[in-house]
Amino acid sequence: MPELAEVAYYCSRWNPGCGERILEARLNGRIRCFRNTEPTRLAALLEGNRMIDSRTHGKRILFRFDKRLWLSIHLGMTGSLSIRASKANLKKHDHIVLNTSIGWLVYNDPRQFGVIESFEADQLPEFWQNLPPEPISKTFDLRYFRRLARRGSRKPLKSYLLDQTRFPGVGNWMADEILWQSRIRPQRAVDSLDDEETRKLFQSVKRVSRIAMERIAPDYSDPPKTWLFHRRWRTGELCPKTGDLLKREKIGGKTTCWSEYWQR
DNA sequence: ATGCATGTTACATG
DNA sequence: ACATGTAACATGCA
Repeated sequence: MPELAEVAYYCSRWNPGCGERILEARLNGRIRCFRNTEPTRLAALLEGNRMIDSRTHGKRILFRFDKRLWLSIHLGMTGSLSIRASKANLKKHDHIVLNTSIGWLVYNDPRQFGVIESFEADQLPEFWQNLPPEPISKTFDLRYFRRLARRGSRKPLKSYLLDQTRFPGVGNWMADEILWQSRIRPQRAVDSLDDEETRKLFQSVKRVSRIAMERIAPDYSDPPKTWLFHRRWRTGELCPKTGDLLKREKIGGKTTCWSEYWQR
């Protein structure tokens, strides 16, 4: 599920744990999520450590602990963060469970496509030191956007928008929303856009990211009712603008939804 | 039962 | 080497 704003939402769900000491850490080390980190060692490092800070960038989350420890989480397809009141509430796929005085911080992930990594250092882990601008940031302006587009790519815009080095945080539904709002078909290539289309695409990237953050990040509210978002999940739904049947097809391996007459 | 899922990447192909 | 496409990962749901 998690794209830009959902990731920010889940990150914030652990906020009450900020400043808390980890009394006990239970990590399910047999799952795929621990691809690059040794879970036994991480559990030992977490215990007695205090969470002091959290941040997100695109789809990544980073928690800082006070004794040379960083915990990095990518939620994959089905990862989520929450706090459970007691261990009686623990569920089957709760793979990380951190006991604190305010409750159990939980990472849950049924499909285990998420990635958990830890870093033992005083300074920021390398990935976080030189980040590309997020679409919501001020430095992500039209000039920057044009520069991204100039590195010509002939792959469909749908796939282009999912490139996390260019559009950190943009996922499948956001890409469809951005293209629908800019009235451009997902099959088009960056190369084929004229100046006006480039500007419209830029504006939609900014707008969809900003409004998603405003609506979803604080409490997981739905995006505006007028958005494609509410119509793109199953076949048979109609375009909110034209009333025509929406198209659904795989592009670049991802299910894509668009409105044939609305988008050119 | 079958097909599909909001993410990423290793591998295949041209 | 480069650019793009596909299969695979593990589980749950319609």
